[in-house]
Amino acid sequence: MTQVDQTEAKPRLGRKRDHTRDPEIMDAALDVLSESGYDGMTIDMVATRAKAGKATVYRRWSSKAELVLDAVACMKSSEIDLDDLPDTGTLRGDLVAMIRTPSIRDGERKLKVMAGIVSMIARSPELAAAAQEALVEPRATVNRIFFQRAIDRGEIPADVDVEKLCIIGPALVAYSVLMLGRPVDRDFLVENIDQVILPAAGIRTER
Amino acid sequence: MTQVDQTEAKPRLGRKRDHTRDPEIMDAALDVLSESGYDGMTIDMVATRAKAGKATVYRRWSSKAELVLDAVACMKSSEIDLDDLPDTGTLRGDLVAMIRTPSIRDGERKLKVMAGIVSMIARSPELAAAAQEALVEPRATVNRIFFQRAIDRGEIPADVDVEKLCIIGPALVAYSVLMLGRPVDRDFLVENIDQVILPAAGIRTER
DNA sequence: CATATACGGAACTAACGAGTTCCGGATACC
DNA sequence: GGTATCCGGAACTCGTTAGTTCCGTATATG
Repeated sequence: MTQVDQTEAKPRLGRKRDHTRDPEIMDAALDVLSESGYDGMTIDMVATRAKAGKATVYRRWSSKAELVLDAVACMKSSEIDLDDLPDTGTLRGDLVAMIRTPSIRDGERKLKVMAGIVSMIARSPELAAAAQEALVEPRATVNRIFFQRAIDRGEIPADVDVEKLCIIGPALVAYSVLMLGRPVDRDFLVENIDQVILPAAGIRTER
Repeated sequence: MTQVDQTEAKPRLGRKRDHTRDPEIMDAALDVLSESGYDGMTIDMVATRAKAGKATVYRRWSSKAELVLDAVACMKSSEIDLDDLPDTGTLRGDLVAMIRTPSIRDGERKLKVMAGIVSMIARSPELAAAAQEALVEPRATVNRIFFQRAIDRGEIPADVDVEKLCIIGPALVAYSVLMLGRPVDRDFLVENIDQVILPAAGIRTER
């Protein structure tokens, strides 16, 4: 037996019966995906990182593509609890508060995952849909709520193009990180709000 | 030791073309790259599309990575002729005119090439630099000129963040195409100018 | 025409990764 | 304790692709 001595290596966590390794494997897949991209990712990497065997992965997913699809789709699960949303009374306050809420902006890995699959998106409608729903839509949803509130309280004109406003923030962030390779810090995000988003929403900012 | 030019006539070609296939091969590489992404692209695809042999490709570039690097860098060559730049007298006029200038906005393939190499950018600083210079900088350069003109003629405040303004347009386009999978038409670009860029530049647009 | 050179294309090697199979051992449940 | 499962991991098959080598040919030059 080339294995570790089993009488001593036993205190390992109690093995669970069903297919409970799924979350760890998907999480490992997302890690590898964000670091190496879709094509650079191998099932061996994923299995190793999840301290699992390649066979275990294939017992659950029939192919690499399905694993990735499933893993991406599961990123959505970090749902937004509507009660967690800040409500500061002003649009700027809400937007600024949002960038301090980690559960909402946990974007670092999401962005890298996105980068790892962009080239696939044009070729796989299924993956595109999953990415759309898991990575793009949540951000837009939160923004939509803020802008609708601002409209309701008369803070911004009712005829603004909300969909476009929702896109500005994510677009600037994605472009900076993925295309320009610049890190995104809080100052950058606040600048985006004050210099771009609010003016586009019709709010004049003092300069 | 180091070769200085000796008989210039001797090392001359034996066939009609010395290495004149280079442009076709690089162009084919960009086509394949934009269609299949970096990992999906094979040297055989490139050679076939360029009606060349794989050996011909490797006679000129020592690896796939170098070919891609070179091809991306050469996209810059579609230089902007400063005399071609519209000068309409207003910032909006200039920006709108630009989206009608194909030589400047020939962005379709560039964007797809970008999509094909994003996942590599984080791992290859050289490729990142080449992409930056060939795909990102030209757009920003043109924008910078327009904004500087607008500042000079007092159309917009002198203390606007020009760098940020330059980024808005490309960011919105890239995000729409790559992340949302939406086609970009002229209306979308004009909307971006009127609803986002000009307000951010401090120009109040009638709504 | 003779020669040198670059080309297209095909055949080849070597490496790598997806997906499969098998087995010893650990676990839960009775 | 006995047993039916599930897991980790190693060893395997098989297709694909980067990169190489070789050869027949086209062409410019003299």
